[in-house]
Amino acid sequence: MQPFYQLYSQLEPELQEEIEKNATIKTFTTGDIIIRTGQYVKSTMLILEGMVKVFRENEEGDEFLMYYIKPGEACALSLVCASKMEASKIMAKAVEDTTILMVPIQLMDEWMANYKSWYYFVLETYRNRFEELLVLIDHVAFRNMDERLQFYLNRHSEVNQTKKINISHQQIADELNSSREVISRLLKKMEQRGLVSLHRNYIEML
Amino acid sequence: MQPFYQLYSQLEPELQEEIEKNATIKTFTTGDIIIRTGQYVKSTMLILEGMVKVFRENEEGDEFLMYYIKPGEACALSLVCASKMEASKIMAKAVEDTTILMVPIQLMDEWMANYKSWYYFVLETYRNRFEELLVLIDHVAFRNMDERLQFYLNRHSEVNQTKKINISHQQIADELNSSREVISRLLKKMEQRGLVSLHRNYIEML
DNA sequence: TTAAGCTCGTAACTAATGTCACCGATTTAT
DNA sequence: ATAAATCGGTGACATTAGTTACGAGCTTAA
Repeated sequence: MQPFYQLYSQLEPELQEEIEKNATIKTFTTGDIIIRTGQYVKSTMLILEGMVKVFRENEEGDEFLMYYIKPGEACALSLVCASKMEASKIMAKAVEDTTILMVPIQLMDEWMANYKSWYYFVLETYRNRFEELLVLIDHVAFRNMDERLQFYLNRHSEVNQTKKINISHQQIADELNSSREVISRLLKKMEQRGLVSLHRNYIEML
Repeated sequence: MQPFYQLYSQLEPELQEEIEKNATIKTFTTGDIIIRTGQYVKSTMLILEGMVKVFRENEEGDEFLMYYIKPGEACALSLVCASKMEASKIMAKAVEDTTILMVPIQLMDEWMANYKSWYYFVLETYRNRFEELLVLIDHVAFRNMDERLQFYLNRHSEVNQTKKINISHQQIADELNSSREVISRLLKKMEQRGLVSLHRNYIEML
């Protein structure tokens, strides 16, 4: 695991000390739900290791994938929700064994005033998530399912640094809010066009 | 027009003075484009009067409505983009005659450090837009066009405080990224269910 | 080892949405 | 005044996506 000071090197040393002094470390194993929709957010979360997927849920419990959070990044929504002690509007799941620094929210305001690097970090986190949401909106607004599927696979491949995507058609369908049959059909077409090769429980990007 | 200090009463008086001293006022008439996609953002914008619609555009120039900005609110994206002198990722249009305070971005950092109310204002603006985007994503991800249309009409009605919506079917179709015929069809159904009454160039909510 | 439960393929059908063609009515520009 | 453009209604059809149904192979747990 990369050490904290290296992952968050943009934070000034005094702030890094502050964080290490006040934060607690939580670990999650693959599949664990880190925060549920509606749960109260009491901490800001900084990812140290692993990988987190962030979902938006509807009333029926369908899970729509929004974005990934990687080591060195913070959960933008934990930054907002935490500052107001609000209920989480999203659900976050560990997709690998994941280590997270939990920072009590009371410190956020203080740091914001005293550490310029914290303020920049928070703004930058917001900015990045905001832009990711814009791209996501583009896709659901302007694209058909075949393009969205390709985007999904590419992103998965990039984020996990591998051409081999270990995932079932069912799970893809859930995260794109489609159905298994539709995804299988589209994947088959992609295979015929030579874009992927399909196997049980994994897809290979070509 | 409500005076500045009343619209932005959450900002501390010293900051209000700073703003009034440094800002320039720009006026736009109905239909004017306030900022185009790709244009460089050099100022933060605070709405004083009127109404602004914010769109996301695709390569073909289709315009997808994201949200409204009302007096007393700031453009969240002008806050982010401006801080980095980046190209705008959205297009904003005046839907009424609109007056906007333009604040040079150099001052943002300074204010952020010196005025707690500014920092809260920026964070709050982000938070609100973020949540609006989440709701928007819910709609395009989980809802069919009929529900999205109803949401569109309700929001329009609320934002403009009127049951009479002056808009053509074509424009609704554009902003929902659908087609005129589909919208006409769905509106007809809504009329048959007694939800609206249709007229040339306006729709009445019942 | 046997049953249950995933996983994926596929065909047939339905539903939702988009497209094309055409119409008459109204408004706007010249 | 006349032509051009906008507006909306509508039927026919195409495309995309979702649903139902079923089968066959693999994995897991009792």
